[in-house]
Amino acid sequence: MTTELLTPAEMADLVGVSVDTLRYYERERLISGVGRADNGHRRYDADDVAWIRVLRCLRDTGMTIDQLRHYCDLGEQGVTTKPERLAMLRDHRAKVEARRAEIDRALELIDHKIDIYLNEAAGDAP
Amino acid sequence: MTTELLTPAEMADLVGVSVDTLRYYERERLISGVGRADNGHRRYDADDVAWIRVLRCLRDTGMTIDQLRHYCDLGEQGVTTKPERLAMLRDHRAKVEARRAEIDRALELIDHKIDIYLNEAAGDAP
DNA sequence: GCTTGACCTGGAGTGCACTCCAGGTTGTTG
DNA sequence: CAACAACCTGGAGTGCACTCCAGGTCAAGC
Repeated sequence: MTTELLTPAEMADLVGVSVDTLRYYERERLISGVGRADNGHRRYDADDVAWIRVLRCLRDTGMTIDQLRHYCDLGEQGVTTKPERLAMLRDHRAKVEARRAEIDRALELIDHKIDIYLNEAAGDAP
Repeated sequence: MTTELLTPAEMADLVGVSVDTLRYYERERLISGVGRADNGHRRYDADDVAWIRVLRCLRDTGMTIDQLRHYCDLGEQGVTTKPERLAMLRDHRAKVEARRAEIDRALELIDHKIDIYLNEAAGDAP
């Protein structure tokens, strides 16, 4: 079976980025080995979808293009780089968790600020 | 009492931004009414510290400079704009919470990816 | 009295991650 | 067969939030 190859537009739609961004990622070597139809147009397979989803997840949580490129380069270099890739993921995970803690603190401050507005409305001080 | 006025460098240090950023915020009207020493140098008071902390909290959680300026403009316009300011905070709060949810989902995916690395190491499939 | 460092102003420059454009090919549709 | 949409490439442009710079003032220390 031909397992559902996607056009650029379909992929863009599916993962929530623009077609331009998809091409940009490829230029930056964050995506490689994308297949082509007879007419030279890109065709993405299930593996591409899975990887681009991970890629977006990492990008969305602040991993830079440079870091992602490094991660990809390691992947290309084969199995011996697994420990380093794992380390990158763990390192990033720690950053994301720190970020979440920051967000939790921010939410508290925002709630506090909202409370002040509500209390002012009740007492109506100058 | 003179209640501890801070120099730009001290303020920058305290809230974790650069002196340049502090001036940039002032140019963008995100900070106003900053006092001056006799020599024309800025002197920040406790209110400034409190506001800049809130400002940083909002910026750190993705509120744009434009939005912050609007929020400040509303503040300058007086008490009648309180409902709108409150609405802005609530709106932002919702976005931050959505962001946290996104981060939680990302953490799950990253953990899943890490698990795959660990399991591959155990079984060592091609 | 001269250097040093923190500050001042207005304006220019930077880095990142896209995003858009020109100029061209292909393939379907009325 | 004309027009339209979706794709291709290489390269230029954009927006945001800073960040840096030139040229100058002022106070304290050596």
